[in-house]
Amino acid sequence: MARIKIDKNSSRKEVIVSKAAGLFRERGFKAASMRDLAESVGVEAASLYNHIKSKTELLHEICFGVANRFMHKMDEVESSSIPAIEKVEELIRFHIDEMINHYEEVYVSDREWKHLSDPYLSNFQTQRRMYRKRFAAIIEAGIRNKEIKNIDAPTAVLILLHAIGGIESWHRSTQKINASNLTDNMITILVGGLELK
Amino acid sequence: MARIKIDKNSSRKEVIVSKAAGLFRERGFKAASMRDLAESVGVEAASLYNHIKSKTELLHEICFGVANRFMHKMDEVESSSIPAIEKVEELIRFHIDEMINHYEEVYVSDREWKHLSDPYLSNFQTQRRMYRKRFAAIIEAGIRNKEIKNIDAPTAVLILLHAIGGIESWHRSTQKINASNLTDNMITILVGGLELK
DNA sequence: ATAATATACTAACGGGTGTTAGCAAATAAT
DNA sequence: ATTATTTGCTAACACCCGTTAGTATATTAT
Repeated sequence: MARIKIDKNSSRKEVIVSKAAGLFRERGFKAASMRDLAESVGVEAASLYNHIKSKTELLHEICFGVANRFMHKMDEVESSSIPAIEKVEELIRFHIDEMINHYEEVYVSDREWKHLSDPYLSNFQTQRRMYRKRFAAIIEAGIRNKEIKNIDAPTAVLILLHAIGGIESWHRSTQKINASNLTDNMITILVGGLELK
Repeated sequence: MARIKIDKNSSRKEVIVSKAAGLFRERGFKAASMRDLAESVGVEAASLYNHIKSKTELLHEICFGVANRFMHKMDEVESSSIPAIEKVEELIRFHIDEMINHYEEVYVSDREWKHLSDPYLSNFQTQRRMYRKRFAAIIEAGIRNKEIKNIDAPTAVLILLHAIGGIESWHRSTQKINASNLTDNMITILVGGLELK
């Protein structure tokens, strides 16, 4: 009888969520079936329901797990007393880091949150909107302090966040430059584009 | 008997493709059903098949329509004799313009091409890879001419293209700045990030 | 007016979906 | 060793999917 293998620090549910993230990333939430997931976990589809409530719950777990990490970082950065441009850089570095090290989850959270259902959906959207507002506020502070070019802050945020999403392509490319080189290049372009010199 | 309404310059098939783009953008290719599409066109699902071969064909039409426009523009820009940094700016402007004026199609082509099936899938991927290579080559030329910072060109391309994808968020936001302001801001940040001053 | 074509309809198909019920086996607790 | 709990299995459900066959009704061409 097949059994889901676990290591000491992760429950069976966590194993399933992790495998689900990989599958949702690869095929999209709708196209990835519970039977696919079961196979990738090494068990029959029905058995998954001993550990999870529904397919959607898997998406909740993934999306809010990611969202919480970003919110946490935002709290930390916001309350630190460094120049605005450095706050921006630290946030960008965190985004890049997350995208590199928790690729599947972050990607899914970014692209598949539409398939959440209420009340989770509106909850997620609100959190996302809040995050961007706070990010924009930092940029606006930087503009007032003449650290950052006089640009539309929400537009800047939107560019930054989506640009970082581009790491997806890096992940799949065959000739990758290494992660720290990638980070440096991104910082150069993005922070360089904002900075008022 | 319901009938698909057409204006002089668009066939019934084109009406369907256009509605499909809207639906695919909104819900994703897999989640949008032919019955949904039929309703949005104002007809029964089966009737669609008098005009199209399959659901996938709709995705072909959308993806390759977009891809061809970009390839065309690349041909034009490549063969013009202006500085590299200006070529980059022109391409960026074209991307922004396309994203603003053909939102649904471009968005779908960007995010849903995974659901194409071979031989279209590999065809599309190849075209995409080619496009990026040519874009990177322009940037590399700019680096050699000291117009552009010494950065990894493929990384720069990846950032640019994804950053422009961010216009998606602009489209959906309630408080939009106007399109030409948006373009100027994006150019400032992106071209400013590349330029060697 | 008649014939030919284009378009839409109803009904149904085979197949895939998420999920549940009921039972068996493995593990943990007593 | 016995009991309780966790985990997995088979079988099946109701539902939605893309698509086709066959037929009726508009539109266009003769």
